[in-house]
Amino acid sequence: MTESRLVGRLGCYAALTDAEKSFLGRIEVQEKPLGNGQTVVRRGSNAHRVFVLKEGWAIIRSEPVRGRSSILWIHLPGEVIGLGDMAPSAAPHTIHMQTDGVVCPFSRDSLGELLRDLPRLSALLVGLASLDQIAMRDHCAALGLMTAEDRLVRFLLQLRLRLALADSVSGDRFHLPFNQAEIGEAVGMTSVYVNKLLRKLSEQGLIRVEKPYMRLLDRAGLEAKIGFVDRFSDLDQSWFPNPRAA
Amino acid sequence: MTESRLVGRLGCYAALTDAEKSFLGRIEVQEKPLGNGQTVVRRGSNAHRVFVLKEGWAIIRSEPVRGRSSILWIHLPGEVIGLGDMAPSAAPHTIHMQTDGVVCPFSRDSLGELLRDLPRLSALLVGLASLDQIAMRDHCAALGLMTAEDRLVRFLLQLRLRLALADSVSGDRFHLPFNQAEIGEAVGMTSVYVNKLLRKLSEQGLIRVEKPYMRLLDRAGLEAKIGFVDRFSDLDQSWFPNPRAA
DNA sequence: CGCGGGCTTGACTCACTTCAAGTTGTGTGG
DNA sequence: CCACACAACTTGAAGTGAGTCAAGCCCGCG
Repeated sequence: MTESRLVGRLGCYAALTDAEKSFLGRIEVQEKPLGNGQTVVRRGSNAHRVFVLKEGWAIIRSEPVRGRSSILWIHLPGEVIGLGDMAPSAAPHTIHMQTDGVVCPFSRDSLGELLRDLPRLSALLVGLASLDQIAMRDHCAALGLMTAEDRLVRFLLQLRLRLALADSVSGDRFHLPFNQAEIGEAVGMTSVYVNKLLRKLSEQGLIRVEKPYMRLLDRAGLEAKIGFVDRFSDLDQSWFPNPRAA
Repeated sequence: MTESRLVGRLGCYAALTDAEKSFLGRIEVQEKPLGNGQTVVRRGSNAHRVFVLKEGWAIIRSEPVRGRSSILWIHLPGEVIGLGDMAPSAAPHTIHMQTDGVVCPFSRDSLGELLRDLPRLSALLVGLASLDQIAMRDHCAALGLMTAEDRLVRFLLQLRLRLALADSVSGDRFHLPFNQAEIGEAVGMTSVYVNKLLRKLSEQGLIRVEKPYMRLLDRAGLEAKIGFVDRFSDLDQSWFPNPRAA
């Protein structure tokens, strides 16, 4: 059996013990294929299950306000869906597949076991949740302060970075399974304006749209333009507890 | 010695064991008074310390973009500062005191011990961090979708709710230690517009400004107007591990 | 071949910003 | 007790970034 993306991703940060690998294996046993657009979690439903997103992309979308909603978070393959939403008994947001994919549902009780038995792996997941939290804060700052154009550029750079860290991309061309209306939902503007800005950036030679891909022709320039900072690579583990002996 | 606000707050959710109380007591031993405006954490500094905010309010502010910055989070007394920012080795944001107060610094290593020795308390803190995450998502949705007026109302309702949950407020009047420019930073608009909207809401009899307090004259009406949802009260503990025997 | 979703483009509108000029309140030193 | 400095608040007028509306285009697909 090939190693799961989740194990691969966590393994980047620390050499996992057998007990830790075994736990991760157990939560990925049940596979459930889902098609593009299908619901993973419905808002208000009982949140006793969490998911590993084994294949495909998933998105968290807000409730609509005056007919529009926004994309609050994008889950990439190999991530755990619902880590940040598991506190309430009712799911706070609806989560849909954005592409075809496979999810592995497991019970939230497993997370209790995780905290009880595998403190080091718990710390790793807490750390990753913290990085997501920081990313959300950056997004809030972007929505409050940046122009639409800079927000759009930030969105592209951030997505490329996350894909690169997940090893799904190496150069400056990456998969972007969103239409312009959805990009607008993710960066807080209308599809009409997304179109005008994508066009403008293309004319300036900064990007190239190669549906369903996106190519950044001058990534360093774009990063400098908006003061982009990589928030995902710095995960300090010095405070983690030692993995418990088997 | 009177019970700390942190213990009181966590105790609302679960009866704490002696070992858990003892841990919380240990991280609150060192007290450091700080005046309004003083820095708790400087962006980029080594993030090996975390803080309990024993008294006073603290705010996380973004880096300025084109001369403006925004307030990303408000910490109320009894909260842990830095739980969401502890993953990176360098502090991602600057945190200042917004009022006079007292913080209790402790080493991040203590969190490692916490995860190793007190799984149930760890789960509780993970749950609270998850609620904060959900609040950030809501804030993003608000910034992307709501009008300035609705964002302002949401800000007031949210703050009142959090103060009420912390037992610092019972009715519809609460402490608001922000000037109009700072309110603007928190809700993503200029101080000029904050002023016009506060004035408008006052004329409509919805709020009353009683510096440094704010009174909501028709909370139910305001909540209905913006579809306000309490995201802080629902914390499911069914999946928590049992506290370890002493 | 025709339907429909997604993209493109221009004209118009408006929520919010910017700029600028007060007013009010308040702490402080003389 | 006054004066005067200074920050916060207030108000109006003018400007603009982005939204809205509407029409047309492209193109894959049944």
